[in-house]
Amino acid sequence: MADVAVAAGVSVKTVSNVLAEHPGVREETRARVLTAVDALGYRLNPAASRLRSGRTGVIAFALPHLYQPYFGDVAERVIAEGERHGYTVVIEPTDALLARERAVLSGGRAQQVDGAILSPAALGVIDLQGLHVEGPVVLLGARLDDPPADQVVMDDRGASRTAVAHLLAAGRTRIAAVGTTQDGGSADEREAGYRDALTAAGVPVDPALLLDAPDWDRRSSGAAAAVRLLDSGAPFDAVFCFNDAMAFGVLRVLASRGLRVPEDVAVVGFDNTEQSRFSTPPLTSVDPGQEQIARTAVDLLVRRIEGRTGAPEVVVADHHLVVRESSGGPRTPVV
Amino acid sequence: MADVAVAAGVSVKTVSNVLAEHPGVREETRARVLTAVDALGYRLNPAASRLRSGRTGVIAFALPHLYQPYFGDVAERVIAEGERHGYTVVIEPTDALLARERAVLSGGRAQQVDGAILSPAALGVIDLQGLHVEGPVVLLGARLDDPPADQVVMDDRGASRTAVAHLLAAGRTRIAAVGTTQDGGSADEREAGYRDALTAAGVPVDPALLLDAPDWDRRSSGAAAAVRLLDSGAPFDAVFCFNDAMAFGVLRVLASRGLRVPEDVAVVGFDNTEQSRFSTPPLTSVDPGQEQIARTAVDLLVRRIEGRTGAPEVVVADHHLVVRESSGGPRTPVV
DNA sequence: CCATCGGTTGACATCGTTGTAATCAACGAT
DNA sequence: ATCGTTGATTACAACGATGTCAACCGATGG
Repeated sequence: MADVAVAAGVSVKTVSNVLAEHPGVREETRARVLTAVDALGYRLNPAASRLRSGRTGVIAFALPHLYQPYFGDVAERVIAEGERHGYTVVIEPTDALLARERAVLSGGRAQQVDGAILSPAALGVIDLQGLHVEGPVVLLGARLDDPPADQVVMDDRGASRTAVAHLLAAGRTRIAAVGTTQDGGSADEREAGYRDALTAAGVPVDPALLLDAPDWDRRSSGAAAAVRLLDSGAPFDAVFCFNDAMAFGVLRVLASRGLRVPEDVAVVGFDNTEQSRFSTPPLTSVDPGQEQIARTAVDLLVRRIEGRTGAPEVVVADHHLVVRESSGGPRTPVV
Repeated sequence: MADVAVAAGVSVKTVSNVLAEHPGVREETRARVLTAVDALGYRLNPAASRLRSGRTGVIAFALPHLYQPYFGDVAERVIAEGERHGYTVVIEPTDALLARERAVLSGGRAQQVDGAILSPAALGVIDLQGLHVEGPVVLLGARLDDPPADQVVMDDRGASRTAVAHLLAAGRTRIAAVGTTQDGGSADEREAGYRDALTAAGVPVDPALLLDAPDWDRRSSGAAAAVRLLDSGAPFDAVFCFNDAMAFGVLRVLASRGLRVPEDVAVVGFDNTEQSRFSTPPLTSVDPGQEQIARTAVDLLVRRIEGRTGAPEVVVADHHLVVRESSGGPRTPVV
């Protein structure tokens, strides 16, 4: 930096001011400095900046697993969004372990990062409610009554309602729900949305059509649920799955039992992962607005890091239903 | 650190030596220092370490896209492996853009990272051959004759041979290959392995069964290839796809045309991604040894960073075939 | 013509750690 | 008793940037 300063005929501090985009540098001086920077091919040493300023320029994104396409997708968007704001994103797979998720909230990475985005898996709604959070944090996922930090949430209930209403509108009345769990969070909300839609249409809720699946990550959960449903003998003409992974498991079992989708059974998923476009048949799915979630989460976090104070903000992401063949959508061309 | 030094009755340098695990500290002194560290809850300031030592403790892993399950999987393993070695891993999605891949090799992140692992997508074999590489780098992917850096490669040809031999052993003789491209790399190698196996079995290679697909990332590539194959009228009883994504596209088209898998057509993929276990039917696939690739790549890189010199090392990962229902493997229980 | 003021620029100290080289104690050999 | 060695510890400076605050500039107003 000293070399640049000499080349530009100014002090190092002025060079620093130009590079940090501090106000109060005359346009002509700024230009002179930038020319010198270019000429010398000079680049800021981030380690020194960090030491002196105390800012790391790094944010952590903690998520259960990177190999799940939903999270891979969100992670990629978060990385891009972080870069736009001048931050490096470090992905931290928690493996859905309680201790790792706790570590994120209690500032385990203290001097390593300026803030963190957490997509909790092990930590339930009850754990999070009113928990103490260290440093700037944004939570993704289910809505909390008394959020300990900024949040970006999906409208689980509304989205679920939309999905089920779509099936009802298509004339289905025996609609199974796959993935119920009493988690006080997304599962409950999605179930509530399911009930809302049925009730609004005057269709009774049949407990035989509510299929538990505590582990949403595995297609086999969906497959197992479908097997239970078929074996129970309860008639059904549609299945609403609380995520795509389980929906793929359901599709597979239906196919193996010789049931046609959507003729015999309509299927709807939740997440609109990239694969849903390419399953057999293509899966109708709720798009929970991942792009918006990533963008908003980074935005909230960066603003918090850069000094925003006050009560936690909660942003509800927009959702919409993507109708494909599995629920009677148009046959999409194969290619 | 000064506080710790006082508490332990030593100099700051000794504290530093203990924490850096430098040799030449008496056991008793070391214990005293560690006790003081614990008591004060002291943690090294990484920014200062970096500034002084010039090491960032960060490695970059550049890959085309994180939302592709194959890469998500590898990335997760690389992150874990990096942590084991005391390094933070930063994922850098290149979006398969030439410029970004070049930037990795030319040390664009110079002061930001100690080294990088690159999984090239845009850079072809010809580009990489003998290219100048800045700083410690490990390349993943296709084997190069004159590698500019350490490499971890798959045995594309051998793995491909194994897959096709498996189909031949199952009595299939009209085996289509999906994904051929003249890329001078993986595609060519896999095609060569396909030819090897056929030739060894005395089965002629029919050009009508070689299906081009330049873009491996999209299932639609596989779907399009399947459509061309079916429309060509050429008889076939098996399809070997050069990756899983294309295999899923093929499965979908076969299903939509009423062909049964594996009864009418056996299908084999390549990558053994998590989804292959759950497709309809479950997909036989070549496992290219992702775990080993991640482990070896980090290992090579870390050793290079920590001073190893000499000619580039090349490690060939082990592969094995995972036989599932799509090629006549046992019907796996659905759950 | 001089004091003052807002806007720019600069000198200096400092962030927390580690590399270098010097110091020191202990010990066996001369 | 002295000296060279070895091993452990320490004093000191330096890594490269930025925050603080003082110095400076030209222009304005009295």
